[in-house]
Amino acid sequence: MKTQQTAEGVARPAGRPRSEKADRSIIEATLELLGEGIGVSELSIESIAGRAGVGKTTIYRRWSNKEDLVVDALATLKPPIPLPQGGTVRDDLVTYLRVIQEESRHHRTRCIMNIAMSDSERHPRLAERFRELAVEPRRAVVAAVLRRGMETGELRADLDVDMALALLSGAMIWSTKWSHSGDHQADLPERIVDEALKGFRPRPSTPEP
Amino acid sequence: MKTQQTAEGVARPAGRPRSEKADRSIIEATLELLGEGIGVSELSIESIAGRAGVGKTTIYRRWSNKEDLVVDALATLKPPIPLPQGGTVRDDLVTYLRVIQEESRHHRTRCIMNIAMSDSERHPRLAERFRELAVEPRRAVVAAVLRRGMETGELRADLDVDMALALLSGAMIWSTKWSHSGDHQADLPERIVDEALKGFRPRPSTPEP
Amino acid sequence: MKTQQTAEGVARPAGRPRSEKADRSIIEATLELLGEGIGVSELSIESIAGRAGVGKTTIYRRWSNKEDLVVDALATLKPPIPLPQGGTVRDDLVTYLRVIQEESRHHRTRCIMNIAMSDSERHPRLAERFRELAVEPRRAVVAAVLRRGMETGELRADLDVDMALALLSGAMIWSTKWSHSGDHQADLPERIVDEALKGFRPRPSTPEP
Amino acid sequence: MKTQQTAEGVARPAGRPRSEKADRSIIEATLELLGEGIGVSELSIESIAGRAGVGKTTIYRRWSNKEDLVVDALATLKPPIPLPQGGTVRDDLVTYLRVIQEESRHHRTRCIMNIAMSDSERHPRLAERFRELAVEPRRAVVAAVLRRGMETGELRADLDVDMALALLSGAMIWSTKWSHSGDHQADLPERIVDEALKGFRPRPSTPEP
DNA sequence: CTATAAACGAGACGGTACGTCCAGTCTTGCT
DNA sequence: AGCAAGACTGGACGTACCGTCTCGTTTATAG
Repeated sequence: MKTQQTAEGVARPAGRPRSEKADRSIIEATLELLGEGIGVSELSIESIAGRAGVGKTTIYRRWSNKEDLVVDALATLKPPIPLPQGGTVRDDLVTYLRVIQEESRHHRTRCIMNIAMSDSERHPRLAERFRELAVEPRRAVVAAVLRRGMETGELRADLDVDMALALLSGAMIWSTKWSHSGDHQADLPERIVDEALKGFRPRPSTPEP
Repeated sequence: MKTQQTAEGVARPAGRPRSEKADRSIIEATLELLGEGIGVSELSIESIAGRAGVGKTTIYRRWSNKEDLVVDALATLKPPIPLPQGGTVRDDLVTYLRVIQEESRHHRTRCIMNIAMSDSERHPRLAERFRELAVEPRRAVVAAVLRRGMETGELRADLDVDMALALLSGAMIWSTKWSHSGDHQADLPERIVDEALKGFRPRPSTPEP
Repeated sequence: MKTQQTAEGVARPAGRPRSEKADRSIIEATLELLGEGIGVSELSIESIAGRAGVGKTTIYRRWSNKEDLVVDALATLKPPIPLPQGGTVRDDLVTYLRVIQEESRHHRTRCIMNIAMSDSERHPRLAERFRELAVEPRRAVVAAVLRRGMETGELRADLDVDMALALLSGAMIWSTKWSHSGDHQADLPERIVDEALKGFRPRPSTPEP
Repeated sequence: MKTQQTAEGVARPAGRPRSEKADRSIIEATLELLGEGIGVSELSIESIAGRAGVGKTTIYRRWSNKEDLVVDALATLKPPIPLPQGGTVRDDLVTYLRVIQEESRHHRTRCIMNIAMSDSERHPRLAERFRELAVEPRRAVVAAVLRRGMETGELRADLDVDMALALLSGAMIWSTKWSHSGDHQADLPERIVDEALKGFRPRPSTPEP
């Protein structure tokens, strides 16, 4: 007989149950090291075990490889700043971009960005997990904002929501990564949103509303 | 006496000159391995030396670390498709994005993208080098296209060139990386350019020119 | 109250009594593994527990260390061939040595010899136990044979019994271990006994009785 | 081309030659640890490497297993006291046994005895090496003494030399290991030799020569 | 008929050592 | 002086057991 029956009627495996404390300290150590700038490839199980005050076995018992561990560690990071919304579409978009910008400036969140941006071909599970955790929720929020704008007439009725999102987010990331000056540009979100809203083409001589 | 005098009168160091063959085979081996999906972190000097048929010392003599070697290896890869230009601004932009898209679909070029996208905090020299090699030349070319459009009136006269470039390139990369469907979307460049050209806001009832 | 009263009037501790079945299967598993050529140092508690179908705790509850367990396991092995006696002293001594020789040729008994011969400084309890179990009983038997010979005049009246025993047993073990040819020498016991009986010195020209 | 030619015309393998210093410090560390009472089974490569200030690889490069290393370590220990000889046969034999006795009382030499006595089935190479190093040389020396005695008439002309050696050496080791009192018996060598010389049988009433 | 109490199997715990692999350095004799 | 070869120290890998520690279950007597 390999399982036991608890009072609640929930079967559970024989033997000493796995320690939640160990779980937590392993995840925490992983995030700490990641946050200190250690990359996924440089991250060593041994250092995690040491930092967590845990035997290597305890890690290997739970995760068969480093990626799975990192994935689970990321999963514990909730989207830290859910988008506040309610203003004009422009304001909401600017706020959204500012959140991205801030995330890439603060410690732990930047490390996550780095992981996410890291070679997704070698760490496919990781990339997939990151999409679920970080990309999709935001996409949903911004898509809602954009659709609201389309209904109110603030935005074109035939706007391609996915494309708009790609333009905004992509421009933000690209600028942060590749703009001439590596230094912080406080008004970047506004500039991106305004440029995207206007489009590239000249408007016929019609005053903006 | 540490230098010798060649017939051409050019001073050069004493002793056996460095073998150009070794140089080439090291670079070639590096690119091969990178092209096989090995990442910068996983790339081992030992494997390069083995592949190149060269002693490890010979590599360390030339480059003090792996990054510098990868940088130089990348430098030998010329921008493979210089942007053909001359059509309408829209066509040129679509062509530009298509080049990016193609690069991320073919072997060797995709590996470079991956390197470029890789954690630029841990490999700062690499990122910098990539900017010089791949980003800046393209930025220059597209900037020229955009400025031409501004002169001809095809684009707004007050267009923010850097921002436009960020919007286009960023959207392309973002879509490739994070769009729902991982599969190829042939019309992505057109859709991005058109959406960016139009802007998000509705136009007053004015027929497009 | 911590003890219980059995019908036989023997006090015994409260709670579930220790399982004799577990006792037996642990000892049996230990002897099996030892008999398979596993040495004391290589013998792992985990493998014993596995073989015995028992938790490690059940072993550690009974024996605080591996040595104590091996000692108890050895204790269950009775001296397998008590010396048959009754012939001439020479015959009895030859028979005794033949028993030693046979023991070092058969499976389970050889493994015990090996254990006994193993580094007795690191396993002192084990060596002590082995003396009690295996050495002393035999010494007693052979001492009786020798004393009988001294009484009947077959042996010198001033023979040093301990020394004689050391000479005979020591020579047997030494020969088995270090003789030129590792192969079996069927007449070894006879040769040892005869040589020991005669002594090294030449006899004056007196015919043997 | 895998070898190089030295001035002396001796071919030698390409690459950096193995460090003799490392060789020596590994052997020395091994003997130190063994001398501290660590047994062959308990001896860990890691501790040897640490003590020797050497990487584990450097050990594994030279010896594929622990036994081979211990064998080579033992090989560096010369027979510490070559038998002095020249007195009567009895005196020489007593001296020989005293050397054995002393060796089992002093530090480094006792550890060698222990190794030699250790389970020779699990460490067969080790036992074989010990025979070559320690057993055979002594056998030769004592055999010479015995043969001298046979020529001078001090010993029986038909003495079985191997058997005599087994009786003497075996009795010494047996007594040291299994005699009642573990304590030192200073006159053990004399007692053994005298008992062996006399033989067990009573002599006819003939005065000793 | 319960309560108490210890032993039971299972297996997770923090560790140590294993033998392998590679990093980056050093040391040969040859070119 | 550069070169290929290969040994050097060092450190992480993933595995096997160590001896200890929970778990829920089982098996006894004591009340």
